[in-house]
Amino acid sequence: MINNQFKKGELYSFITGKASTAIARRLQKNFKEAGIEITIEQWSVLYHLWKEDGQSQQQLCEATFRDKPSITRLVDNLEKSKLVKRVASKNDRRSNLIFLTKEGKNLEPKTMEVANRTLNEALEGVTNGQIEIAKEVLQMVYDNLK
Amino acid sequence: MINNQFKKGELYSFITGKASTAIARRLQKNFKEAGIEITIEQWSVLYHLWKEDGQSQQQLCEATFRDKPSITRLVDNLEKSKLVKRVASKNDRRSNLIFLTKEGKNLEPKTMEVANRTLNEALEGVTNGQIEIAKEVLQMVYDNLK
DNA sequence: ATCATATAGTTGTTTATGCAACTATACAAA
DNA sequence: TTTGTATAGTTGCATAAACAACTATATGAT
Repeated sequence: MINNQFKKGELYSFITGKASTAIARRLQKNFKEAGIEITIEQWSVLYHLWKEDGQSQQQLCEATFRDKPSITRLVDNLEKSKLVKRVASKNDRRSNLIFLTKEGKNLEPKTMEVANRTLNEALEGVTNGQIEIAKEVLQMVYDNLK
Repeated sequence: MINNQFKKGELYSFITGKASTAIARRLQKNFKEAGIEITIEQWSVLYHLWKEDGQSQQQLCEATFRDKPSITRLVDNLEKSKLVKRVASKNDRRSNLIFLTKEGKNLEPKTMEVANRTLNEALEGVTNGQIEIAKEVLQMVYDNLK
């Protein structure tokens, strides 16, 4: 049992994820400055499609840790922006497969460069050892709760 | 300069804050199960008012790391729920001071108990040493970007 | 083959965020 | 006093999340 290790204020900060909010805002700002016209949430979908194109919405739910309505609407907006398109699956007619358009594919290198750069800004002055432990803790939290 | 310490997938997870999303969802679920009818975002405002009542909206912006429109609307909703009330400042007529109602004050013990319990669920199996380092890293990220 | 159940995705509603534009008040310099 | 500027807060708009209710298709048991 863990007790009282969080002083007031620290509990708040840990629960509300001020650090990840700060990263998201900076990433959005850096996208904008680089002329990349997507939201962070849309980026999170594209990120997984760049790794593997043609995933179903359900797969994208699991990959991005979002629910089905969220993915429906993110895909709606990505389709409006002509970055992806829905293709009905031939094996399972309930299922949509999401494919990147040419434009969606073209976005990858610039966007990933900005994401990597943003993370470097975020982690300025943090040692590799500290980062490893932070990653472990965040993974354990995620596994405890997901 | 920090390079390549994030393998694919880990970068995504770090940037998108899956751990803090998981904490927020669990906290919301625990509030609901305890019959506490507020959102996490409303909790984040109440949390700071419990520490110091009668703060201005501007102070709440800084405390909660939210912008002014967000606080305007969170206070709107907290007022609708009769948990706080706006009082025009006598010193500065531009400024609203936000005070807890009796009902808002009554909510504190139960709500903080749930928040602490949720954090314990999240950190099950994580050592105090790991937690200290994770807190340091998150604080450094926040300071680098805020 | 039929029926119950599970799975994939959509839609509606409420709450919240981010950004820009706006009003009102305060304050400081001329 | 007037004028310019900064600060506190609000409003409008687009995007997104959480939850419940819904449709359509698939699958497994009988």
